[in-house]
Amino acid sequence: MAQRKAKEKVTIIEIAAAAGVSKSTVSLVLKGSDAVHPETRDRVNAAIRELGYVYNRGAANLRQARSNIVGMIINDLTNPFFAELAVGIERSFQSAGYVPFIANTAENPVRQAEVIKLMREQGVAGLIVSPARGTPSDALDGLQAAGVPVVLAMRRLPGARISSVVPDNRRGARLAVERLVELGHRRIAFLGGYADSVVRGERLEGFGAALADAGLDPERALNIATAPTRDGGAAALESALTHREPPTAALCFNDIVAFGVCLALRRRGLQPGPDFGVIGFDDVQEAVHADPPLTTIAVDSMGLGERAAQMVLKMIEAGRPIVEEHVGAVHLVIRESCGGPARQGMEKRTRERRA
Amino acid sequence: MAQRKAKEKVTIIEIAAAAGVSKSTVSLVLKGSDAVHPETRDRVNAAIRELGYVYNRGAANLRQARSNIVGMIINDLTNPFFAELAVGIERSFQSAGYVPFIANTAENPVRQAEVIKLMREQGVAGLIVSPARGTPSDALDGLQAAGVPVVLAMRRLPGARISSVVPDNRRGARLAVERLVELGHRRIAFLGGYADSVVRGERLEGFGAALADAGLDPERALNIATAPTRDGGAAALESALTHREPPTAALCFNDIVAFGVCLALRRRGLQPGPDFGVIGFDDVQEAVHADPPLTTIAVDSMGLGERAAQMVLKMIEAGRPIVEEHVGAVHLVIRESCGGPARQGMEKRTRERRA
DNA sequence: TTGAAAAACTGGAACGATCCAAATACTCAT
DNA sequence: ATGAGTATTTGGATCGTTCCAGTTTTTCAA
Repeated sequence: MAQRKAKEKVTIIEIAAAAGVSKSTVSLVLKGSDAVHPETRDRVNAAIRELGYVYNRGAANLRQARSNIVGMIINDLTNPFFAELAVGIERSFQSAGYVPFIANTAENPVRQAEVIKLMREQGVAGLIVSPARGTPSDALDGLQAAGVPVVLAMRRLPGARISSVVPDNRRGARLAVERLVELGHRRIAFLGGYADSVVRGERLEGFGAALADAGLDPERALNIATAPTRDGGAAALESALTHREPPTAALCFNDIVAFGVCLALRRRGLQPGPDFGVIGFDDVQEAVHADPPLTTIAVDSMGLGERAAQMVLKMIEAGRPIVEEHVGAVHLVIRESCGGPARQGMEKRTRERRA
Repeated sequence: MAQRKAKEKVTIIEIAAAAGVSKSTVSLVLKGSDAVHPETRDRVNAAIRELGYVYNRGAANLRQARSNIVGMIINDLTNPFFAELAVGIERSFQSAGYVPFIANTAENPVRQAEVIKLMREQGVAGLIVSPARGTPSDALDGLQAAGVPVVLAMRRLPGARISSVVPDNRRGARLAVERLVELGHRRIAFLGGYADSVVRGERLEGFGAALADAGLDPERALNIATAPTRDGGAAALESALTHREPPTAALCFNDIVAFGVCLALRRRGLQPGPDFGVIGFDDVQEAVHADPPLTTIAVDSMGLGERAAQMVLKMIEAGRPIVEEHVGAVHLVIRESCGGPARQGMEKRTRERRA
């Protein structure tokens, strides 16, 4: 392996010289054309190995308009829920021969704008965005107008005509409420999450509709917005219990909030489940290991990620924007945090990955 | 905003024409040179905005040997511990004007090799790798030889002459053992983690040394390797307790294993802390919210990430490889899982992010 | 053997920026 | 007004690949 120590890069011209062919032939070999004689191909490949040649994708992209890199912009990689989304996306792109690059915005729209600009400058063939909170609805118009396929994942952007892949938030909330009602709860609260969040809006809608269908008055149901954190959850519960007609159960904005609610309950000597029904949303990995294991709405973030990638791929293939909305199925995973017997069969769905 | 609907891209030549200057001048403006007259600059910028010009970094990189993209290759983004590392790295690079791209290998060395190749083809200016389990020690030699700055994060590669940023695994294990001994434990086990893992080897070394210093025989201490998962932890504990001289406390390979150990303890009616001392390693976000809150060794993964980025930056700047090893400080965070009073002051260090 | 078709190869001209040396336009003291 | 000195601007050449329109070589039926 005659590796050069220095940094002067080897180009196809040198490969061509070494193999005694023209650079055009080397190029042909590189892209696996069958118009080149097998023997020549071998000779070229040998030279490539010999000289430690590294393909320069930048130069290639310059000539051919298309590129094989796609971007994914994630609002919070630190949150396992979104990390899973990213992994699902990555997997699909990879098997399609694209190189996915991930960037994190940390929920910062300014940072997000920078990252989008950067991705464009790199010439991405497509982009999946899980938008940061507070993203203006025209944040992606430039891309869209330039013909770059974009799809939103997890969070819709109200007012933007962009494809999206999101879980069925309304139906999820409905499933949760139905379960709670089935268990005999009449005073059900909706706890946690920022009031201006689109996702929260959707979940709240399903919540209200289900309540109404059960003959309960959505207007009278407690609805407390807080930060979507454990602390926020705990605060929401405290606040809920001081109400004149305190709830006996709650649908939480997400699992993290639900953990906070459980924590606060236990601090008051109440047992989540028997004493107060708690249902989360998302089914993060932690949910199954929590104490008590959390009953929640599973959304299959990895599957949604794969779906989003497929949509981008389709648009790249078609060469034109396609606006469509995919709403991912959700289902109720019954564990122990909302009382009632844990249904046996369902528990199969729990996951322990991280091998 | 006269945005074009079509995809024909605008180049500096067209900007030049629109602004009535040469392409060279546009280039100067683009890179913020002060050799151009302010008035001209404004005219050019106006044209740029007008025509919706997008800088083509690929073309630029072709001409100027250097690129502003750096790569980070992470073994498991789904694991919050590594996700934090990634975020720390990203932050440092960003503020230095580099564009960090993240790729996930899912602990798969084959996938890792592909990703490395891809990154090279993109012409990364530097690379941070948190290697997948089973990475051959020569996996990065090609890069290194080509003069691309590389630093390893979190996991060393035995036998490779590459800079690395890792936590002080030995000292962490020692701190844990010392605490356990201080609490009166004499039979202490080391539980979980794959036997062939480098990290485990280091932690085990510290464990053994501390034991010896305390006058205990490391040879007699139970050392059980399992998968670094909750299930693995639970299995390790079960196995440990069936031993003829069962331990009264354990240092776990990492927090996840520790969670499994706690789970198994409770299943047997034992209380982690009073009945059996459990110490974890890493201090993942979950640790503080676990039941009971986990005593563990904090490693500051985000800080290590920042440090790794700085090292790469330094090498880029210097234009030559620098091999150095940074061992990050660790400290013991005392909570409730190993008995004894929770020291008050320490608890300050707990974190709740995810705003 | 010959010539037409097929197979294998090749030499520029792009692609969109940067860099450099040199040209041109100003300024201002004389 | 003049020339030196400074401030701006500019036209190729260039980076490493792909594409195109051939050219050369091979194959093989007549």
